Amino acid sequence: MNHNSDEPSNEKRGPRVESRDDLTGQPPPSRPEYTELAPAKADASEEPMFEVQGVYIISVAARILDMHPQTLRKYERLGLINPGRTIGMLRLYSAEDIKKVRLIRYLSDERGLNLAGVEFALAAFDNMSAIKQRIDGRLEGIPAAQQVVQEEMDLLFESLNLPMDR
Amino acid sequence: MNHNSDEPSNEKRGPRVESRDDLTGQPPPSRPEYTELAPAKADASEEPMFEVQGVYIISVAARILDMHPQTLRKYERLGLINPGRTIGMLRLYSAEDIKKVRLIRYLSDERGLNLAGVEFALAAFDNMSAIKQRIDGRLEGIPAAQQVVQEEMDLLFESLNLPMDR
DNA sequence: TTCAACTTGACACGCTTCGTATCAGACTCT
DNA sequence: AGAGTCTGATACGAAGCGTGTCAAGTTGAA
Repeated sequence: MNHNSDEPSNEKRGPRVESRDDLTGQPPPSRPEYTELAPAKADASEEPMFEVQGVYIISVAARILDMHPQTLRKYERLGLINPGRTIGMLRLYSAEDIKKVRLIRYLSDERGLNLAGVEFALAAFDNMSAIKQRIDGRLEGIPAAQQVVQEEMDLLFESLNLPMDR
Repeated sequence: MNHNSDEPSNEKRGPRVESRDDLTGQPPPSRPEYTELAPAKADASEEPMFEVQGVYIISVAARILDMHPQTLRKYERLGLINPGRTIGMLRLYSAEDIKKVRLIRYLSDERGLNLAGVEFALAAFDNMSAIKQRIDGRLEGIPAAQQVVQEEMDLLFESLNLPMDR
């Protein structure tokens, strides 16, 4: 009694594909860039242009994270994550995506934030990172000042108590 | 049928008292410093040492904010606000406290954060303010760098989209 | 070409959180 | 004297969250 099983059941090495990490925040509607299936097992007739780390379809990602696939879909619908897609629109989770989901889960489970709070926290974190970069760039000729900002911004990140490892 | 009315019912100018704004984050347990009652209506026999802006007891603060007194008590119990006290332990809400509650309400009602998220956001905001000050201090002799940091940090605050007016 | 696994969209369930409300018993302060 | 506040407890409806399920269609490895 579960003919369309969402549940992960058998191992399946995810097809490696698609660049990711543009962070333009555009919504789901179709972003096919480049796709190729048949990953590590095949006779590797052509080398990938870029080293592609792990990329997983949703069932594998869910099992790696020990989370329900529907939860991952909900996170994406809310704009919290933005996994890549095959040309056929299958979700592809990179190592970066996996890390981000773990951060979301930490904020939610350990810190008790709801998803609106997670959204706020992620945005704040991204903005802090961006501003830090901008300042560093504008302070190009003043290494002493760069040093100060570097140190203090690191302090700021630490003050958030986020697990950046994982 | 409401003999211990929490509900605000009659006007009462709050007694002016107590410094506030230490921000040491110490929990409620007794912090009696100086108290004096009978505020504006009396014949003002002695001048206050410092100009004291509005300070309100909980029923008045609740009416100003159009919120339930129990909600304000809950915010305090969770460490979100830290109103002053009379020697008799009555809560005293300063204009700063009122503003902070309005910020909490905005994050909660408009942005949808739960109180754990509000706590995170307030802490992040405070840390950002503190770091900004620290950087400015350490960049004392380099006004050009101070300028850059000032601008970029302001950008960072703006990116949070918090209503700093009110 | 087969068929398990995926897609979107919808609905519902227990559980938890939040704001509010109420009660009791003690204390504060006009 | 007495209205108002204090702490602490309990309870309620509404909403959010993770999960689960269904339907109908699509994808992609073998």
